[in-house]
Amino acid sequence: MVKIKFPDGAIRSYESGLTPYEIASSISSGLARSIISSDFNGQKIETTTQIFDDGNLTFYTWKDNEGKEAFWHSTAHLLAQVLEEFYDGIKLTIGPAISNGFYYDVDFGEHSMSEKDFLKIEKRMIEIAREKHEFKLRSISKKEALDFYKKNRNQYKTELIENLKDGEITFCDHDNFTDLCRGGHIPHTGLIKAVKLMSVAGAYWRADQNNTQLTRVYGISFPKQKELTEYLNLLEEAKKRDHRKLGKELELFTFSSKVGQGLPLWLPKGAELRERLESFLKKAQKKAGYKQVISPHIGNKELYTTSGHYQKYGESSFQPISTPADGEEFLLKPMNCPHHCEMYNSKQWSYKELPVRYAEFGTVYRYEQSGELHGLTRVRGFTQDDAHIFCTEDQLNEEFKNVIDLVLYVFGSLGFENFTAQVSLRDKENKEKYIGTDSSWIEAEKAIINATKEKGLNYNIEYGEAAFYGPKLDFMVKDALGREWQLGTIQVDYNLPERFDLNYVDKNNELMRPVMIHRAPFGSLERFIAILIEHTAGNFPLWLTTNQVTLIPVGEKHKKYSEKVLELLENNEIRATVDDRNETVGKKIRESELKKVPFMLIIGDEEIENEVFPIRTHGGGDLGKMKINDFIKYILKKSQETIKEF
RNA sequence: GCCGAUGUAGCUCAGCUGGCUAGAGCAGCUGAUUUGUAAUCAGCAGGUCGUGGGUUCGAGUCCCUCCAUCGGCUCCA
Repeated sequence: MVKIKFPDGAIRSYESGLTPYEIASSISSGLARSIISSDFNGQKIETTTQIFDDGNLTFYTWKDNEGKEAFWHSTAHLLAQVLEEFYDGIKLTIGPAISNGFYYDVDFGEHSMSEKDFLKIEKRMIEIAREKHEFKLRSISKKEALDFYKKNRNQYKTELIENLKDGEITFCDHDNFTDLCRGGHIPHTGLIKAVKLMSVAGAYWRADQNNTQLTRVYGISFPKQKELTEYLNLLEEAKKRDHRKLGKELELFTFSSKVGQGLPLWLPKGAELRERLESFLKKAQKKAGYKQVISPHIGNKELYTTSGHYQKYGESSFQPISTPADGEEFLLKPMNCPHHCEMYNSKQWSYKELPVRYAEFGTVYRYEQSGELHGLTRVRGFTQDDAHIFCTEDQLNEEFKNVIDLVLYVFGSLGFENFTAQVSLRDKENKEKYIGTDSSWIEAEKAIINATKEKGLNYNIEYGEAAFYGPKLDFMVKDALGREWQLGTIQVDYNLPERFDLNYVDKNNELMRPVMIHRAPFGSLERFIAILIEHTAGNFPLWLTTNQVTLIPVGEKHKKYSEKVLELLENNEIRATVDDRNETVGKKIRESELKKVPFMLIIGDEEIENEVFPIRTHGGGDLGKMKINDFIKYILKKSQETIKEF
């Protein structure tokens, strides 16, 4: 007999050698039907794995992420089976579940694969799924495993097996298909009722650009057809919030291939929105003791060789601009830090003056690879809400925490609640990618982690995500399609102060090295606004939106009065327009709705006579009738609700 | 940069297997209409079918090049 403990704390005894499925059956037939994966003592096991020891057992169903993972990973096996069936001699590599489905990386060799082939593959997958083949995991010796893949000269699987320990290698069989696999499958293929292949993409073996490029086939599957339909609808809805689409519709920004890829052109409405964000942050920064500075858009190459940026990024960057003078070269500014270092260096500092906080909305230019450009989220010219804090070692913790507060204030004011704090550290394996001494890195990483902990932020640690000069605390936010983007960032840097020979005089009249904090709460205005558009679907917070109120005179004779109302609103700093075009009221309302204006006032005989206005809100809501002064108060109050003082 | 897809009017799209002067709706312009909570009516104008080349009697349609965009990969100071 074995003792099994369940998540609810209950402990029951079972015959040794039962499977999770059998145990679930003994509890209820409903449970048995819905379990698709399980976990024993913290390890994923199949629902058909026999249990011989005491331990903790958890059942997973489709509702659990672990259940979905098993479901999607199992579907990847099914996909691989069909691909092998259709394309002779291909080499399978890996096929994991991801947050939205699964993929399989395949070396197609002679064959080529395109989205046109999806339908027949999907059909065949469902056909096989219906045959209800069991997924059976079995142990295999390293030698046998290697022999199996030597047959079809699969160097990828061979490489994977080489890195595994003999005795810990398992294969998974279903139908006539076998794959190297550590486990985590659903009981049988019959549970897979709906499959959709999403896209095909190139992906490098082991994520290394120097390796062969494999073909990655993405897909998703569901236990019900209806759920697939719902998922596809969800994707359609998400596309409506795409900032590229809304940016065009709301006339915020545009691109022109004549100007150049990745170089956004801010149209009046977008520029106005952006300026409003800038002044919002400037105001908060002023309170937090920052001083605005301004630096030029180009800098001598020497500036960037001093910082080390040129050595790191020079070749893959916009190339230096030559001048008529011999040997003189300038670079388009790819970052603001070196400029701010030189500003700091323009005088001698006392410890009494520190921290020094230089802030600048600095436009920078980076030659991103063409395939990486993406709307406003990845561009070649963008403006960072950059600042550099020069402080003493003792001030570092406090300063860092203050910056966290500022970032949280910015996010809070714009309704970004679902962000992830990511501590981005060095890649421990490849330390040569970074400048500076080990000890300075250890100090900097400690400083970030401590400050983040003290602020009570939940955070993930990601190795290899640090900047080459220092570790970072990054604030990650998802776009409409669930892709994660780095917005705010705070970085601790011991290296640039060294390279620029920055110093201050301390109490004992000794020259000391300041520590530098790089930080940008928005990250870049471009990316921040892009994500903001996707989160709000273009319905910006009232304090930020370009046009808060549309006044719609019913007829010619109401125009004059509407102008008077407009003046009243404008005198109270409310942004309003009169739509006095010769169009029907219905049409003006429609257009105002499409432009996502928060409030509409229709002004006709009745309103003029009674001096009260029925207020229509965006989306067709009705606030009831208000006197104009009450409406003004209402808007001002609403604006302030979303934007508190820092 | 790499893999796959897409590119027809300002926008959204039609144009079947290559065959008359490339169509529609919205937007624009002109005129009429002066309008009561999501599109008033009529007329007009607008496209070298992303670019360059090729195949063909004939190319928006087939092939190649380049450009741009989209989904990924790699990269992201």
